[in-house]
Amino acid sequence: MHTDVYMSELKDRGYRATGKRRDILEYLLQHNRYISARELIEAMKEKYPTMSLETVYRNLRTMRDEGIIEESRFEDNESKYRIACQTSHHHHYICIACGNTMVIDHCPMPSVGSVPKGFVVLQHRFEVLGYCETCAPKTKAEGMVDEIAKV
Amino acid sequence: MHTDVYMSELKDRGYRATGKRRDILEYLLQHNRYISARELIEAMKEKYPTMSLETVYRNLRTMRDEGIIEESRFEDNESKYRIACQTSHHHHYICIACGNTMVIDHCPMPSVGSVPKGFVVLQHRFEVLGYCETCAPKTKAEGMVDEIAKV
DNA sequence: ATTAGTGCAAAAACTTTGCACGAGC
DNA sequence: GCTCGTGCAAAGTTTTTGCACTAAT
Repeated sequence: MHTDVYMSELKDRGYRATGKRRDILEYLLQHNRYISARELIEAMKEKYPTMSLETVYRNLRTMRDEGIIEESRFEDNESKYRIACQTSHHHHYICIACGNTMVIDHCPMPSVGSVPKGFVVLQHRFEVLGYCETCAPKTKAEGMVDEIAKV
Repeated sequence: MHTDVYMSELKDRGYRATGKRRDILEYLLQHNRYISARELIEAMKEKYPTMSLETVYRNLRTMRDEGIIEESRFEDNESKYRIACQTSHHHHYICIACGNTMVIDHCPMPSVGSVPKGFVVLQHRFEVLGYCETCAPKTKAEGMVDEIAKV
């Protein structure tokens, strides 16, 4: 549904509408959170048993470069991706356990005051990290207090 | 000078005051920016020609876990580190070319409003990314307009 | 038919780990 | 002397790349 809009946008830019690309996109659209390449290939294997991780990476890179998805990194050494929000500009609460995101309807940029002389602003990042309602109890149950302190 | 304070703090916590650890710390203290393990080993090689990258990583991890330095990632796939600011809480303008940082004396947290139900806030990240006064002209000169757009 | 996309294998890049030796306490 | 720190070698992880084949246009 929504996926089609993105796919035709990609087609307009010279990319082809492959099933795998479409399904990666759809998976990202259906899950409102940051997702790793590893999770994606796992999900794709059901439908495409021989699909390779390289294809996932290549498609993620393409879509990131086209501004369709966003890449970020949290506690681990792996990148995670989510659909770039097309709605009005906002930021996210992010669960570092499951990648789940919730909207922060506040942007700090208007309040930062004057930019340093000569500094060219390209981008900004405002993320509030923690555990979501589902993951918070689990971490306590498993005695991950040290983990929490560390992050 | 300042380095000694950190080193004795480390000693208090059971770590040893090795020259290499001290010099990594001093390098970070002298450079007000995000620095990679690669840059650090390069810098250290002058004084310690046989020093290994593993030592750099191990010391960075130790000091990060002790809260002395902060780790972050930007455009590349490598972690960069800087001294954790001990002064009053603030955020940074960060040059994605050289890692240079400048203080943003504004924290968005008081303005975010109510946290989603059950969400446990552990940390927040507010970074304004771009090119500093020194790097901005270079990027233009080299026709890196596409790069700019991409980041 | 042309060219982008894919799987496979391999490599690259970054980071961590096991082990034995050396240095700090 | 005991233990932590270090270098070396090796391995682990994540991500990228070359190449030949397949599939979308």
